[in-house]
Amino acid sequence: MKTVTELARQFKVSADSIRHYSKLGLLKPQRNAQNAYRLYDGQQEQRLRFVLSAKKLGFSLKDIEQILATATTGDTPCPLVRQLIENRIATIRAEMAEAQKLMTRMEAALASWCELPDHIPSGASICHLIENSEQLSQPIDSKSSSRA
Amino acid sequence: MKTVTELARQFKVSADSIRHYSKLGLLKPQRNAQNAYRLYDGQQEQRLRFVLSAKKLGFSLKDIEQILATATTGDTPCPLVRQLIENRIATIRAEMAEAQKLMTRMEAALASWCELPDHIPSGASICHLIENSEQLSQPIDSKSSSRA
DNA sequence: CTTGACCTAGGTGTAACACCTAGCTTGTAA
DNA sequence: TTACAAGCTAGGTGTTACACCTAGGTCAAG
Repeated sequence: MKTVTELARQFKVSADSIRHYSKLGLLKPQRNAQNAYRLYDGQQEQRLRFVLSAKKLGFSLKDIEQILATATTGDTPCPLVRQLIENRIATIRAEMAEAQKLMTRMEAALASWCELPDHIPSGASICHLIENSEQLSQPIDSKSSSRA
Repeated sequence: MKTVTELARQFKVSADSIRHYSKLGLLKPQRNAQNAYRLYDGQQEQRLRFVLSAKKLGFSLKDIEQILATATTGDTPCPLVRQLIENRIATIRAEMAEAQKLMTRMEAALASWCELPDHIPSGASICHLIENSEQLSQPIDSKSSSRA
């Protein structure tokens, strides 16, 4: 029966993460009756191992919660897992494409800026570097953001 | 002098975004003395144009705030802008590399799962698909997350 | 008996909004 | 005139996965 910090060290994650997972119900530690410390047995250790593997595969904690819930029903979570990961793959693919376009815009802007002088902001312009960046990619498409 | 919704329509963003930028101080609308409605003049329109261009280049609202602050000092924001975008480029590059590795893991997992049968969870296993995924990439590296 | 390392619950902050509440205002059509 | 839609306000909540902090209790070692 390990305490929070022991488990955290073993799996190289923060103690806060362990507590966080426990709060979300991904882990269900027993409690020391004397001092209310969380105590994790072998089964909980296995659950944590599972949670971390799943995270590494790109599942969100909410996904993992679902998978765990299905598994404790006794049903096989495998179809759900396949479905979830296909969705994640699609999402990430789209995000990466967006990020790629963003990178292109950023690099084009930076490259074009090498040649340009700095300006003091005028009433008409705040930063001409940024303001003139629109013209780098002709079609002004509405949607485009990104950022972790 | 345009109201929130008018400006929002013109720039194809949500009215909430306009209010959000205004709350953060990126826009400084005047107020209708009668009803306290926010009112945006041509200069504010230009500021919004600037904000959206900068966002499109990958700047965060905090970055933009800095740039705007520098510009109103009268100093040229250009060096700051170059610096910020170089940082962003480095960050995004790293994030994309991470995302790429994640994709690889996900696709390897999904591919290997095509051949595997579903299992009912046992005491020893929650979802063998996920639990066995560790072996797909031999070196178990600690850090790796992602997600928008 | 005092450190220092650990534990608890609960609150805040992060990014950039979206959405909702509750209530007031404005313009227009009936 | 009035009713209704569309707009406005401030302020609160929810999103993700924690990190960090507060204030205080616990425990083993010296």
